[in-house]
Amino acid sequence: MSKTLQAIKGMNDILPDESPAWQTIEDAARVIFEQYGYRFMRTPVVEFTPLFVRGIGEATDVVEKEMYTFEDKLSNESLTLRPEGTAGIVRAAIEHNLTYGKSERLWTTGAMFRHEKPQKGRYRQFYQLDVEALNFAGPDIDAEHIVMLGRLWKALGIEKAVRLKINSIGDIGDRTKYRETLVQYFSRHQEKLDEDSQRRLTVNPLRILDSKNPSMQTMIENAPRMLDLLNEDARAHFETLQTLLTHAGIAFEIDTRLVRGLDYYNRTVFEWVTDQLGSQGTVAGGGRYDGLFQQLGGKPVPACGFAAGIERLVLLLNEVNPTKPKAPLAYVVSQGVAAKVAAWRLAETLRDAGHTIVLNADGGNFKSQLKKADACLARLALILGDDELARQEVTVKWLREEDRAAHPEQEKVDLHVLGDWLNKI
RNA sequence: GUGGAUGUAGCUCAGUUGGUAGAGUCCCGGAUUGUGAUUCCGGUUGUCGUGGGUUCGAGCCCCAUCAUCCACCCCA
Repeated sequence: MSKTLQAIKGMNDILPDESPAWQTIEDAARVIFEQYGYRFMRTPVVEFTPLFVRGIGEATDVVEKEMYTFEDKLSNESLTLRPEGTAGIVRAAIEHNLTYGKSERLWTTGAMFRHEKPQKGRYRQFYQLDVEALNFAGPDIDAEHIVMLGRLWKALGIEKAVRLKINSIGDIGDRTKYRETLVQYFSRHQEKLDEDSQRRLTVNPLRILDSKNPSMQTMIENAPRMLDLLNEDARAHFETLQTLLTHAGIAFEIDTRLVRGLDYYNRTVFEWVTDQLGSQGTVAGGGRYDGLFQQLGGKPVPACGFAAGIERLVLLLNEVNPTKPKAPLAYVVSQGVAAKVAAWRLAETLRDAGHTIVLNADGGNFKSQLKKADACLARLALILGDDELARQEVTVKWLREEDRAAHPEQEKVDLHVLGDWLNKI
């Protein structure tokens, strides 16, 4: 295969057979997010590079080695394909004063880009559902996000396949102190650290906590816990969150090792995870980012949000509760010159009435037209030949096995009442 | 970025110690000139991922390369 005829590594075509699952997820998300009063917005796919560097954090893997950064040839400015959605939303909120004297519930969806090595559930162009609540300080909004996701899982029928992990990583100052405490602790056990963790010790010591290396587990178990070092406000925030979740009937586990890879998080962090997708188990993740507005040059605005990976949800949905393929109500078969013209008019009339109708195109004999009717999964074949036309009627044939028990014979229906007839079935 | 596995028809896959490619499915035609799916008969599938090498001869052996998948890592 010629390279110009190949999609770029890690960037996938979503083919029509896969679309029903995507639409199931996107439709359910839209209904639910709007039900909670979240308003849709879009931001550009490309932003100035410093937005992400300052927002996500210079020392994060995303910024250090995963961004699609390039120089605009005309302006010589450094631009980056967005690796996540929050920075763009916050930039737009600051730029357009969205939170001036008020709060905003927002959501968006679209493609994100990270130059990672692709594998199951991890791609270089991937899609996220992104929810952000701006200018909210209390734990009730954190809980709202988690509960809203719980509702989405139920709507998709995957609620039994996911579980919730929460943690509080404290306020920015506390986290800096905790970081130092951790570095001291791990430095004392340096000989037990694997190569990755040696590196993390200087770059991002919090990440050592969620290392999967079995030989480090006991050392990690005994490490000081951020939860024990929370200030009074942060502790109260976290406790209220737990109370709200309990009242909402949402089961959770506190995972003191849960940290997030993006620097802007503080206090609440959470992940919905599954063990059915191999090593890419996080299906949605988010938390509070009270410092991000200031970090990006705006006034301080408390906020929180989350992102859910659509590809991972598609994988999970296909495994747990597959979406049925979309099928038209009827396929119109015609034979004869006059009947073909009449069939065209018939199809348009039925579409006027709101029905999904596929009209045979490119001719073909009777047999092949019915084959196509079957192949497109239509419930009915509407047969219009010169015989039917002369009598101003249509032959209706039920195609699906589950219908044929009730309708073994084909029926003749008057051409002019067919729309009503279809409404009644 | 590191490690492992796999690339043969549109799809799922066979292919013997090396002798110039096959099945099922799909598609097309017929049995049934106006009845799909089921049955029977017939037909088309191809840069064996790509480029080199060894050999009289390579789908098979060797080298390189690309792609996909899986794990590490990272994250949604």
